[in-house]
Formats: sequence, C-alpha cells, structure tokens
Amino acid sequence: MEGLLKLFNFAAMEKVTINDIARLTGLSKGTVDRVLHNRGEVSKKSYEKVMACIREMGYEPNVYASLLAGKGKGSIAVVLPRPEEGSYWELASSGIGKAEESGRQVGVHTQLFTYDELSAESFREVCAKVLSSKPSGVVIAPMFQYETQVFVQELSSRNIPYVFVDTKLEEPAGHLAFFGIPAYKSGYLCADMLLQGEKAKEILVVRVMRDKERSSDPTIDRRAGFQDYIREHNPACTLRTIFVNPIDPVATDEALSAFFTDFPDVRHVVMFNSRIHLIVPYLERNPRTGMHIVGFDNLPANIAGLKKGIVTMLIAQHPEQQVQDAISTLIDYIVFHRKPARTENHMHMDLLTRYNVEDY
Amino acid sequence: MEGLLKLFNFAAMEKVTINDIARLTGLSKGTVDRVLHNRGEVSKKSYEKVMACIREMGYEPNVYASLLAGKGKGSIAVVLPRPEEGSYWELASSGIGKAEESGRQVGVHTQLFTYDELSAESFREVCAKVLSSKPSGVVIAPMFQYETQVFVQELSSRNIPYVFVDTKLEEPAGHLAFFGIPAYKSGYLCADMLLQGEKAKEILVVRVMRDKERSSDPTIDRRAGFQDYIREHNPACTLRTIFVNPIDPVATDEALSAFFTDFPDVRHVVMFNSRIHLIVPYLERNPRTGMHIVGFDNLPANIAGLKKGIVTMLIAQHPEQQVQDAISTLIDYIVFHRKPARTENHMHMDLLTRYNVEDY
DNA sequence: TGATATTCCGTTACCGTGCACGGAATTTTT
DNA sequence: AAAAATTCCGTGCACGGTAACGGAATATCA
Repeated sequence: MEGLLKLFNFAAMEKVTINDIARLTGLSKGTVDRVLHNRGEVSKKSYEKVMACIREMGYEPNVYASLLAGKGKGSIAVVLPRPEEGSYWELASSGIGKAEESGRQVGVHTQLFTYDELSAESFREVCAKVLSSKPSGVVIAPMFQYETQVFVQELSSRNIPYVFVDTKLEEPAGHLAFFGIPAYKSGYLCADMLLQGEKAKEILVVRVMRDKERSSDPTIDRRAGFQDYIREHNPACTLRTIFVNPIDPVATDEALSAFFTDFPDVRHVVMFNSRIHLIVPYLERNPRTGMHIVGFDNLPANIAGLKKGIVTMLIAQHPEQQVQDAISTLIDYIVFHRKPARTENHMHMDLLTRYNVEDY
Repeated sequence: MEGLLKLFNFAAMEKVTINDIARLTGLSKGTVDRVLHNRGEVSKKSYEKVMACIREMGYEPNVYASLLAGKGKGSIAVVLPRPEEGSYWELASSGIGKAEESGRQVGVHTQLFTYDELSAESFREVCAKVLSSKPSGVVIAPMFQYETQVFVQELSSRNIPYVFVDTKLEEPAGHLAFFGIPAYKSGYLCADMLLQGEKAKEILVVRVMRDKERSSDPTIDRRAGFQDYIREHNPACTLRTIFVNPIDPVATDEALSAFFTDFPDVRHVVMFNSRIHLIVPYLERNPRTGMHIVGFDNLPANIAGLKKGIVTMLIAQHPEQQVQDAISTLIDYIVFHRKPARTENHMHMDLLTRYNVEDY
C-alpha cells in the first residue's frame, strides 16, 4: 500500500479529496467522513486504514465545501465591561463590528455580553448567561481574577475555546490565545516618550479616584514601568501625583489649577489610564507653553486633544484591534480548525502624534 | 411584482440564493447566472427582470459555493524593484508571503516580477512579461512615470485591475487602489519627532548619491515636508547636508568623521530614505552623547540600530503591509467582486522606538 | 413556404462535504 | 440454528453556483 499511496500522492499532487481517500482505502466517503469527525460507527481496522491514508496523502478538508454543506457554526460570545460613552471599552466594542462581518460569511455570529466593571457579582451573572447561550467560543476581558478562573474552568470542561484580551490571568490557563500589550513596558515606553532623552525636575502624574473592585489592573504595572524608567534615567526627578474625579469637571479643573499655582514650573504631565482627555479642557483655557503631555489610548476625546495640540503623544493599545484579532482567532479555530501561531500576542504599542493620527 | 417581492424579501430575510431569483422571475438559474456574469445570451427583457429582482431582494452570491464550483481564479502579478539584500524592497516582497496564503485558499496565486530600479528599459521588459502571463490583477510599485502610464493603459484596455503601492502616478489613473504613506507629511512628522518641541541650531541631513533614472521619488516630497516644518517652527536652524556612498562603508565613515570634526556640536541627524543604518557603524565606534537620530522604515538593519540605541526613532511605512493590503484588495475584487472602501489609502505612519519595536 | 441561422433559455452534471437513512455483515440471544 | 440486536458501512441527497450542451423559439434567407 505504501508504494501505491506514494505514487498517488505524486500523481494527485494538488488537492486530495475525501473521495480519493475513499477510493484508496476501498471504503466509502461516508466512512471516511465518520473518521474525520470521529463520530464512531467505524471499525478499528477501517479507522486505522483511513487515518494512515489521510496522513500519507496529506489530506486537508476543503473549507468551502464544508462551509457550504454544513449548517451554522454557532456563535461567539464577547465578554467586556459595560462601555460608557466614549470610553475605552466602547472603542473595544467597536472591534466586534468588523469581525462580525467576516464571521457572518462563515455562519458564525458574534454576541456581546457586558458587565459592570466594578461588580464581580455582575460578572458572575453575565458568565452564567454566556454559558446558557451555548457559544462555540468566548472572548473575555477579565477584571476579576478569581471569578474568571472559575468561569474558564467551566468553559474548559465544556470544551469551549476562549481567548483573553487586554489582561489575562496570572496563572497559565488553557486559553487559546491572548491579545494585549505588555503593561509594564508600556509604562517604560511612556516615560521615554515623555522625556525624550532630556531631563525633567518634576513630573505631574494625574490619577483618577475610583474604588474599584477589580483585581487585575494594567495601570499598576504601567506605573511601575514608568517609575523604573525614571529611577534609571532621571533619578533626580520628582513625581507629583494628584487625583481627579472623572465625573466632576469642575473639581478636576480646580485640582489642576491648585497644582499649577503650587508648582508652576512643571512641564511634564502623564496619565496611566485612558482618560488623558480629562485634563484637556483646563489646559485649553489656561494654556502653558512648552508642555509635554503623554497619555494612553486612541479614544476620540484623546485624539481630539492630540489634534488641538494639547496632548503631545498617545500610546495606543488599539483595543478594537485586539477584540477583532481575538474573534478572528476563534473563528479560525472553530471553522478552520487552525490554532493561532502564537498563544501570547503582545500587540504593537502605537505612538500617535498630531502629525500621524490622521491616517488612522 | 413589487409587492410580491417585498413580501418575499421580508419572508426570506436571511439569505437569497440564485434559485430564489430563478423562481421569482420564472426563469432558470442558468439564465440568472448568465446575467450575473453578464456573458450575454440573455434577452433584454429577461435581463432587466433579473436585475430588478436581484436589487429588490438584495441578493449576494455565496462566495463559498462559487469558489467550490469555479476553477482557478488566475494569478496576481506583483511588480517591484529588484530587492537587494536587506533592502526596503526585500521587506516589501515579504508581504507577498502572507497574502499568498490567503489567496491560495481561493485559488489565486501570486507571482513576483522584479525590475532594475535604475533602468526604465528593464521595467518595460518586465511589463511585457507580466502581460504575457495574463494576470487577473497587478500590483505595481512605479518608479518611472511615463513607462508606468503606458503600462496601465494597456492593462486598462485588457480590463485587468491594478493597484499601486508606495508611489502612484501624478495624473489620476484608473487604478483600483493605492497604498502608501503621504510623503510630504511623513517629512513633516519626521521633523517634529526629531526636535520634540525643542530647538536645534543645526541638523545634519545625510543623503546617498545615486544617479537614478527614476522619475518619482518620495524622498523629495519628504525633504520638502521636513524643510517646511523647520521653516515654520525653527527658522534659525541650519540644515547641513552630506552625501554618503551606500556601497562604500569606509568612505561613509570618513564623510561622517569629517563632518563631526567640522561641526562637533550637531546633535540631530536625519535621513529621508530607508538607509539610516548606513551611519550606525560609525556612531557605534565613535559614540556621541545626546544624539537624536531619526530615519525611515523598519528594515532589519535599521531596527538593529534602534535596539542598539544609536537610532532614536524610525518612521515605518511598512511596505510589507502595503503589498499585503494591495493583494488582498485585488483578491477581494477579483474573487468577491468587492471594490475597496477607499481608492487612496494613506497608511498609518508607525513610530518605532527601542521600547516598542519588540512587539512588531 | 420551407430551410437555415441565430438568439435565447432550460437541463444537467459537476465541485467537495455533511449527514440521514437503510441495509449488509457480524455478533449476541433464545 | 433461527431470530434479534449490534456494529458497521454504502447510498444518495443537499448546499449554492458554474458552465457545457442541446433544444425551443424566433429571425433570416432562399
């Protein structure tokens, strides 16, 4: 048989079909199909023969024929924090749209599930909903370590593949892939971009006050990376922190005003979350020359700040790209049975200035 | 009929097939297929009826069925300058690989044609070869305005779609799309990145001497953008130019050495082509502190210079992405009959530093 | 008017897989 | 050993579209 197969392999060359396998093994395509999807009702002998032949001939199923013949391929659940208007998570959600398009063609549709990013309880509820929707794949932006752990265990036991975006669990889990940026490094980069090889005496770090329950927060690592850079390259520099209230612009303005009367010489400002736009209105009304202001993420409001010339640079994580890639990866896995090239995908940290932001 | 169709449209909702159209028009799917690919042999009356019905029902062909039934879809020719080792065009060529993968699945294969970027004659020869290969689509990186003009006219007359990368013709042509970065703006951006809001007294502009025949050169516009930025933001600054020989490292070192003995205070260096790596060896052996060095393109050698800390920043055009997008666009058009969203695609100018270059 | 072109259109056999159905081959039961 | 239960496997249709083939309807010619 060996010889015969080799011969055939050479002759057929291009594309081996299920019929070829059937003919070569002396079985029918029905049987071949059964072993391909190993759904039983095949004798051990036949099974081995078919498997050998498949390997020998390098058979690869024709995806298009399969798609044409098959029914729907199920749905993909995307689990994200509930997006507020113009927020980071709204940007992330927007990635679903494009992925949905390509998914629809292969009979996969995408469903968004959102939870309150401050409440582990709401996350648990949403997980239950997701499970009862019987998805064939799940994309998760995890905020709560423990709850997520429980959730993915359940997914594993049901053989449902899942992909993390933005953050992943600390313990190595059975995730199909992860898409995000390295938080620590992004902070390091941020410092480099802020200082540009110069020295600064003082830097203003603006933080938002939030009593959030979430247990994994990339801004913590980001701040660590930033501080390490300063320690290494500019140890004489002082970091001065103020807190602002994201839902109270007046208080924010007052806080900034107070700061700059106390420290009028500060020229460098940084924020580690996606809300650098919060400080734009104040600086627009109270312009200061020679400012270097660096923030994160390509939110519309941030980009507006960039174009106005208030914000010097944004480091973009492109969350929309992350969820898009995550969904594509799942589709590839579910429909085409292809595993992603890499499990951990550290996405490129994009640097945005007023001069390169136009072209996306 | 109007009413009936509306009704059906509502009822069918999800996916309209060619059989539905046939049934609704009282014709056979053979006829419907003929109008869909307008290959004649259909009476005007039937043609109109089918077209109306298609529009009414929002019919979209099932790509997978089509792919399954159809034969090969032909080939795409990619016309680029012959890549030297580690050059810009080698990077561009590498984009073919990934596109080839997705193309193969739909029965389209990609073929690379290269010409000598210094010889219009060789370009003409290659064009002839391309035509005789009867491609169903062409990607062109044009160097010679006139010859390209002639070539695309020929393509047009044969109804072969073509896409430009890197540069396009000055006169609006019938190209399906263009992928590249805005040259002038990239120079402007480059100046902004080099100075970072500071002032400089002098800037070294390094150029290569090449007596090339090519008639469209993006580095010219790039230099213009750079100069305009300087004029606007830093008019007191002097640009000092030296020329280096790309194939003679020793002479390059001497030129740099001579320059820095004459002007030891210069801290800013820029090159407008993709060869910033040429000056890396000298600066590695003769380190100077506080240097700001900006160049273009993510060539391996340039990235190495970045990682060593010699080059401060690279502005990447990602030519590999450009040709990949170009090929995808052609495939979309040839196979799926979809036109690209935009004809002119100004790609994002990516800013690379030593801290964000790791993750591609 | 009958013969011959020409235009137009329906039929049909694929493309490669998925899957239901029923039947043959084999084993277990009585 | 015949009947019943299993195990195993082949057949055939469906999926939506392509395109060759040949025939019906109409137009053109003698």
